[in-house]
Amino acid sequence: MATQQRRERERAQRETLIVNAAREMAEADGWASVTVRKLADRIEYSQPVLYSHFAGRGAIVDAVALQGIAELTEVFRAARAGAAPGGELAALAQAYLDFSVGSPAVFEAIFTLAEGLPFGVDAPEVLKAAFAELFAVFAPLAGDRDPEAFTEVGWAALHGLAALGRDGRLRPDLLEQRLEIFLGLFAA
Amino acid sequence: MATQQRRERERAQRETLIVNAAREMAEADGWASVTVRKLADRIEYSQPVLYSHFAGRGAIVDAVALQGIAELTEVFRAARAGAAPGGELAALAQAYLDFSVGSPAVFEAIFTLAEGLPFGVDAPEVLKAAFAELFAVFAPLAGDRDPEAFTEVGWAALHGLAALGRDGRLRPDLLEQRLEIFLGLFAA
DNA sequence: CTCGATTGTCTAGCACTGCTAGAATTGTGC
DNA sequence: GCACAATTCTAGCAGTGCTAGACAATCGAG
Repeated sequence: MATQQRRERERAQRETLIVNAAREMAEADGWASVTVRKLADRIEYSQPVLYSHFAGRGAIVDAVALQGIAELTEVFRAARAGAAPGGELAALAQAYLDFSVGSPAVFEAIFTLAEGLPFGVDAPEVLKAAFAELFAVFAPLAGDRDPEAFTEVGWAALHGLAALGRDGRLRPDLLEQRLEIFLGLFAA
Repeated sequence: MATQQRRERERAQRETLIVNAAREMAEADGWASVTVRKLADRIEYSQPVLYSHFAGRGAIVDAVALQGIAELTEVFRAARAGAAPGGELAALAQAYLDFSVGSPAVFEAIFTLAEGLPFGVDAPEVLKAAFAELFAVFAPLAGDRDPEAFTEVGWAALHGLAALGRDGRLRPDLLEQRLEIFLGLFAA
């Protein structure tokens, strides 16, 4: 009876243990070094245990991505809350770029590794929440343009700056000027 | 004497054969299915031959990326050349997006797989040429902003639209509105 | 034309990967 | 205490990137 509940609780606990371990390993040595064997060693269980929680390695990456999206949403919320009136976009942009360099492995999991995450109509709630945060910042600046499409363009620009900047494809010394130009384009 | 030259010619020929095969396989079934064994089978040589041309699998991906960048540059040039006065940016944007959906594997090789390509001061010539094409379109629109930084922001926005759109993270039905907004932001 | 030497290529294998069937162990309810 | 059920582990498969050493083909010298 009650043992059943304890079991499920322990299972859930172990699941987050796996996700956290995967994340830490990826952040430390890159996703390529996150192998099922090392992960199993790290949590001190054998490999099949991992497969009783996740369909495969990819599903673990997806779980890290999902957790990362939730975290990103919170980061957005905090940035928006802590910004001076009119400074929301700047705060959001800074938060996005900070996240991309502060947690590169999670960023990679979300935007280039995750494959099993549904993104269309039936996207997970946490994903819609993240977009809602972006929308809250961009929509007021849309003017007579479609607020949703405007948000997507803003997101794309921000994401491009983060993604290209992250792997050294943009001149580091122009970072501030890029940000200024970005703000000028979208906040005007 | 002359045989030496013939040898080198044949070697170069075989090298492009490898790169083309890798590209075709990636475009057909994704990069994950491009294994050294299958690649060797395809070109009808044994695996070690591949390693006499490239340092490893990653170097082959890089070669495809480099070839793709050269191609992308040509696409940019053609778009700019064929555009009506004032329509250069729209043509460039369309070309970029078309390339990302028309050759997704090459796009992936360039922007998420390539690891050995130097990007900073000593970037390969073909890479600088690609950026020069972008610069030629964006710089005239920079106004009093730094043309280089402005180009980078424009590129980032374009790249974000392509990258996020490519894996279904943007609403397909808003594609045209996004493009219009993008053009309005940068061409104004 | 013949014969070593050099160059090129291949066979076979290593260490590793994700993943899984079946044995062994643990804990549960009677 | 015991049969049963759930859980975990051992051992192994097929496939990966990569490489040492055997083999074959080509070349230059006599």
